[in-house]
Amino acid sequence: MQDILNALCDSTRRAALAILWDGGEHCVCELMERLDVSQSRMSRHMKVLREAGLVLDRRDAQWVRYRRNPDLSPEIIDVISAVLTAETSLEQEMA
Amino acid sequence: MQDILNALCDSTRRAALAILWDGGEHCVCELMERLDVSQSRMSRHMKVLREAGLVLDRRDAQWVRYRRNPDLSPEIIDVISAVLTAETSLEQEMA
DNA sequence: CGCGCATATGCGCCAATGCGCATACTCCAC
DNA sequence: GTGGAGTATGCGCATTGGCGCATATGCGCG
Repeated sequence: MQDILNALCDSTRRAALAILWDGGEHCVCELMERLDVSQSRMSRHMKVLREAGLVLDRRDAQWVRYRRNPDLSPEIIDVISAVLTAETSLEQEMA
Repeated sequence: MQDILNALCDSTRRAALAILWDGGEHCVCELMERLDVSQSRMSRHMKVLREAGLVLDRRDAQWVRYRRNPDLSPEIIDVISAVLTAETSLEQEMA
């Protein structure tokens, strides 16, 4: 629980999680480009998400493909979804 | 959003929030006793929750009564509730 | 006013975290 | 095996956050 909340405390990690949350696979190079983050930063952020158990990774040739962990408990899924939903809807209120 | 997640990152603050979440009023001295935290620590934790907008405080003679902020947006309420629910149910799985 | 209870805050210390930079590692193509 | 693309990690630095301790502030009472 603590690990999960720590993982959610960083906006870059939340943005990465939002991208992965649709269930697709995405490599580090794609995430670092879309989120405008340096390579080492992106790698470390993904490590935090991985060690929190939120995402899984898979070697595919040169790439490492990250994806949402499909085996999360419903309670955890609720937390992540609530956070991602809150962030997107509160952003739109600003606009 | 960032402030809210930071506030949720500490287990003492989550425990305090869980106590306040029923809607009742609780003074600092009660919280520090129930959570076994020093007075200065408790006061500072409550300040974080207050500045994140999650709780309100009210002077009542010598005491300061804290209570849940009733004007939170539904999205934020979802986040808090999901976190508190997840924490309690994952605790019970351990037992 | 002076005292005591409840709470807040300034300060210094230590641990944890984020960051950039350089480098190591892995895998594929040639 | 050499090279290059993609990814991970060691290191040093600056920032942040938690903590205890002491002290200040607010409040009611006598």
